[in-house]
Amino acid sequence: MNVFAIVKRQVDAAVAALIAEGKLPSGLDLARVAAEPPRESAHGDVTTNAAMVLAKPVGKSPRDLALLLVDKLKAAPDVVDATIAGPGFINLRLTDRVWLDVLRTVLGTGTAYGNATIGGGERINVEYVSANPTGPMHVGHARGAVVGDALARLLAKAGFAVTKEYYINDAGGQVDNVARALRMRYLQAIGRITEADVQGALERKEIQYGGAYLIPVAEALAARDGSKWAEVNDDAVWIPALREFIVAWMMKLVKEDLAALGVSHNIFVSEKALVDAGKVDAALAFLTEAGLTYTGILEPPKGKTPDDWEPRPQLLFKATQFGDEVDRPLKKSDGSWTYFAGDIAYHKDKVDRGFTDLVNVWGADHGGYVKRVQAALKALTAGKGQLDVQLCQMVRVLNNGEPVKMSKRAGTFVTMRDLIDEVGKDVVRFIMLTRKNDAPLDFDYAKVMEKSRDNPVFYVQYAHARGRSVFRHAAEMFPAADLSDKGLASADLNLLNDPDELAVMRTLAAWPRTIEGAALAHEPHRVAFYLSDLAAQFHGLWNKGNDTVALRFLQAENHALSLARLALVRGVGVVIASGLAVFGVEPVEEMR
RNA sequence: GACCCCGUAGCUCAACUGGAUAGAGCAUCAGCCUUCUAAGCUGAGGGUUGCAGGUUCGAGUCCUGCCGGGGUCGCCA
Repeated sequence: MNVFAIVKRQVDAAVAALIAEGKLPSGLDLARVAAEPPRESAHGDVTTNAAMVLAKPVGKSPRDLALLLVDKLKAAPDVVDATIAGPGFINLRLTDRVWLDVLRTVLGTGTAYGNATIGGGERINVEYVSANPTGPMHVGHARGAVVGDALARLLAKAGFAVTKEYYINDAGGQVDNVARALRMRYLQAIGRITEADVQGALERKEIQYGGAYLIPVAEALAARDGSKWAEVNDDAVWIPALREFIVAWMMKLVKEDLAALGVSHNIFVSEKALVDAGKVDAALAFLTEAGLTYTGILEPPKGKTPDDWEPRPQLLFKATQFGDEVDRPLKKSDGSWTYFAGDIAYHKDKVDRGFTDLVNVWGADHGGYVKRVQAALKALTAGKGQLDVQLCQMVRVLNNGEPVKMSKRAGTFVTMRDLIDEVGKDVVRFIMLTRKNDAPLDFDYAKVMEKSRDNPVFYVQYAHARGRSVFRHAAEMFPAADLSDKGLASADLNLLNDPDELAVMRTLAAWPRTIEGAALAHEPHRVAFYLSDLAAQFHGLWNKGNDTVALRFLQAENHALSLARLALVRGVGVVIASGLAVFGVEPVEEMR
């Protein structure tokens, strides 16, 4: 039940009736007609822009058209009043019964309340994390993981058939580099070289990865294979072997870290598997057949020519035909594929698996890469495929305002594990969703654990816990009462006539459209703001009870009123739980 | 030099994809309070939405140009 969707249909019906009466021309486009909560609650319960949007196509002034519509809308079910305001808004007031019905619906549907059908069961692919298997995941990955996972849950709640996907970059030069670094640590593990040798190699940039996290990997390799790799000097032999070892190890760690964060993917796609299966060649052949590749020489970037720049002919993709700035290279000068070539094959693979609606969650440092992948997808799907890229900005980790730079484990950056160990997965998840992903985020260990109004995790969880507390008291006060959702739904809700109580129900009524809006915009953070609003309203009711005994939820001498208010308390709890479920956060029963 | 993101109250951020008088919290100021779970409550002040144009019934939101901050820029992924 979505009150605003129902009103929208009533508005559409009013327009249709006027058309049938010959007062309006037929064939009007109602797509831009909206039924929304007004910004000011004093303006009514629902507002529609119909008169303003349709004024021009029907050739009437907004006010004249509004007069016609108001006439019809006043007769619509549950409409108490319809008035014209401002430049042509039509404000509707609905009967209280509508809001009581909303509450009954919440109690009847539980946390499934808010589930929407706008997705229509359409398949959508959300790819996120996709961290290189070269080291432990850091805070940036944590943000991407949480944003992607919450977005996937949000889309599922909105009725999409979601596939959560992770792309393993296990084929490029970086995994070879980490294999080289592993060999150094391995030689150290079997006593051939010292720590100083490893550090020296790092300083001379002979290896790029040297973190202590490689030591246990090297020891495990030594335990399995003894000293055999010390004797093998043919790169073509030992690199693939060590690479395979480190990738398997790191992916195991990645999956463990993600599990600790409550994140799980449906499918992991290996870049190397795509390469080995010939899919890069096939994808590029596809583009070449379509006449979209050529060999050419790129201009150096203006204003910043690399020192070692020299013009070279390269195989290029005609990205400019699809909105990119320049054509993009597919082959390196040594003849091997670029990362982009592999990514084209990967996105073609997604398309071949039946996806046309794609979302990728990336770090903001990949922003310059968005257009070319979108261009490639258009080329691969004749324009049918849609790729939305959500870029996550930096996370600054702080403790009481002081930057936290060093990880306990990795030494150079704060790892995902550090975060989880410090504050717990639910706090990490919630806080990561309190900003839109393209805005930088401060993550302050002290602040996110603070028990205060300022801390949205605490504030929302506390509202839920307070609600549960009321129920524990209620069970003692009314031992014989049926406090189940079903029992509460049959309480006499007409007793809920306090304006603040009705205001809470209006907020509950806005939950389904919050889900729809957030899902369509791919913006899970909106749920966090909704939950904070709902929690604030609930705490407001609570505080009024502190001041005025008659406004407390539980009235020992008034069974019926207590049950009605318990229904409302429960309704708030259900919607908070429904929202936290989108975030993958557990609602708490009590706070101690 | 080019491209992408950001710029809203002293601070941290909203604003439901173009709607009405731009909203919260913190901080400040003025009162109140000791609890159905304590981690408080009520009210007040605070704005040329970086600047300048444009589009239209209507712009924080869309377009153009500046200013400021961040990111990226063939053979990394």
